[in-house]
Amino acid sequence: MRQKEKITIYDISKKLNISAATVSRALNDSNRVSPKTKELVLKMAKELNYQQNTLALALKSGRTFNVGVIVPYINHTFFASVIRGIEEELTPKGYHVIICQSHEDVANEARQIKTLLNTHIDGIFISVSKTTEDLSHIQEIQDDGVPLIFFDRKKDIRGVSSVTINDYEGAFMATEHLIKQGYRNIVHIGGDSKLEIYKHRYDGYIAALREYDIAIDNNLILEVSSTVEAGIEAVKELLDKNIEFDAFFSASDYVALGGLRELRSRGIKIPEEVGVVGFSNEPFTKYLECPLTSVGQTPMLMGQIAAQVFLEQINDQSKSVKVEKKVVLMPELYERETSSKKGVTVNL
Amino acid sequence: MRQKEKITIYDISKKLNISAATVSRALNDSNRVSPKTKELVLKMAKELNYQQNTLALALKSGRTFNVGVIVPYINHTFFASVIRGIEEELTPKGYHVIICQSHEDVANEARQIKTLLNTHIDGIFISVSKTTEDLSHIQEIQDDGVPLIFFDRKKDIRGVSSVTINDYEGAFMATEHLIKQGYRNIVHIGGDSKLEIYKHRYDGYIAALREYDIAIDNNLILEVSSTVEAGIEAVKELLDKNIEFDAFFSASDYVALGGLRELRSRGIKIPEEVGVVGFSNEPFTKYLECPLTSVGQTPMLMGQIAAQVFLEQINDQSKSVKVEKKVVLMPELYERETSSKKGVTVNL
DNA sequence: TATTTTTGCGTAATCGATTGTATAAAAATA
DNA sequence: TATTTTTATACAATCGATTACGCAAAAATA
Repeated sequence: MRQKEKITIYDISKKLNISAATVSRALNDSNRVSPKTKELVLKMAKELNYQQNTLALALKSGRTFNVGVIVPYINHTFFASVIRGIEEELTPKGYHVIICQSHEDVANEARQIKTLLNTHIDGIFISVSKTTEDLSHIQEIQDDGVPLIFFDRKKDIRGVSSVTINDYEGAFMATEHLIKQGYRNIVHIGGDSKLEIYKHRYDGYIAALREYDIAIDNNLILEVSSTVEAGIEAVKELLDKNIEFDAFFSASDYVALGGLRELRSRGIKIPEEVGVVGFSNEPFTKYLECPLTSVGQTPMLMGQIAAQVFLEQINDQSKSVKVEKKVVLMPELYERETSSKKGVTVNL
Repeated sequence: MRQKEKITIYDISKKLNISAATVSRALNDSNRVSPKTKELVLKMAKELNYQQNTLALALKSGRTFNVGVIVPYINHTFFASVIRGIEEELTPKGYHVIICQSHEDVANEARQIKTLLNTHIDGIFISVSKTTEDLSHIQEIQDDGVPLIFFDRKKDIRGVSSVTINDYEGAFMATEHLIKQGYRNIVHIGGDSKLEIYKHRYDGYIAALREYDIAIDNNLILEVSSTVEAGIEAVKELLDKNIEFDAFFSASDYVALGGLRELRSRGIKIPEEVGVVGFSNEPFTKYLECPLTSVGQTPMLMGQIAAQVFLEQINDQSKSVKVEKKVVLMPELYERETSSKKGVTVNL
């Protein structure tokens, strides 16, 4: 029950003894209204504190100036930063960002999409959940003709744009860095290879080993979910099985954190005995007692570019041209203490 | 440009040769429609895959089934969890949650509120920013007659409900715990006392010292912003000024983390030489090499209760009864290693 | 001055769903 | 059978803004 009843264009039109159509035209700065009338309307609008009713506008125009962003978790700094990037780009253009979480569950993801479509958003940005295999809910976005943009975690769908980082290069850099530091038995703790990103990180790791003629040992390759607990378990398993290794490259900072914890609890020295590199450059990496080397993904930039691609798409859409844009960003390696073998100089 | 043009009640009415009004009534299960017609309509609606246009409904009814949540940062686990709590309670009732960030900036906060009100949400949940002193933007929510609920960080406004935790008790528990562990020169690193929560935490700290007859030393009381960097600076200052202390209770986990870092970099042993307790129980606290004792705030529960209060308010509103509900939750102390003075048994 | 063009504004339809009122048909009652 | 009541449905207004179309007055042109 709104108390201050809202002012409409009819209120303005009555006050000025003109039609609502003219008021609407005046407010939209149409050239079919005399400057004098325009001025009167604008003045009255200000006086009555007129606010355009976005619902009525949306109903008429079909545009809500709302966009939806779906991420697995909002409290992962990576995703939070991408969202910030999108916001920064879109807010000045009058858009509002509706943030949704899938909690890595495809059913949630589908539900969120349904609600978003039902709310008539103007576009959807999505980083798919790990459990997303069936794509019918994503197909629905397409069917509805709603602009869709993947970021970071994408699926290959014809005609859909995406902004990702070069995970292959990131992993290659990380692994190469460990090699150059003198580590040789390098473990890779990857994520669910059903997700492209983890597949690419795995590929980058393999490529780096090949490049430096290091044999690939399947005992050193693990696939776990991206949690601290999984990291603890993974390293526990390696140690319990007496598998020899002197470094690990994890596809997740959280897993790396778990791994570090387990190593430390067994008294294993980092980076002297085991070197560690993570992925994502979460803020906590630099605040650890022994700061974690990690691959950074420029998430803000990813968000900004995703937003730009969306805006282009909106325009092209009205021209009924279909563009599919695939932007791939370069990651950066942040070298910290977990990988700097002290006193060791390596020439390759 | 939606491709699959949307089915409306008019499409259904045409197909069945009945009026749109009847279709609407049938879909809303009105008893003014014969069971036979109802069945026909429902069948046809399913067949055509009819989806109610929420915009039209919202325009007519004035209800959007959207609520807004404004937090300083979405990537603080505390706020992310509150949001999750709100979602869990409201999603089953058909509501959609629009998440906004103020980034601790009152200007952003005001802008977000403006957009939310303009989007005709059904209610606003807010945890105010640190820089919020002037309340005119919040007053606007009131003026518009939109249900408003504060959580965690509230302002005292007549007629506005809130869900908070007992920060006083939390701080008291934390300080008492340090005292019982045998620490005596306990520093308090608080946050901006313009925010109630930090004021209350300060009060709790003072009360605990009084309770145990420990003199209050203003040199041991600092006020800083809630960042890791500020924590580093604060402890640096204490040490550089040669101020003697054997523990600190921080009103923020991030500040505590910074403090820990600085202590460690100077070779000061934790918890033997200095004990530390933080506030918020952020997940990283338990993954530190030396896990951080912290006060937990049951954020999920806070969100759920806030949502319940909102739902009650919606109902009461239609009965035009004004209720102001102030819910205060009890915090819990999570004792970890940064405060367990080993080998010391204290009897008080 | 007569005709054409331009300008400014009003009328009414539209977006999709809801709902008060009217009305015809069916059922119940006298 | 005549009258009243009930039931099922249609009509039309409404929410607030936009816009195609039309018309009159003013301006430009012949």
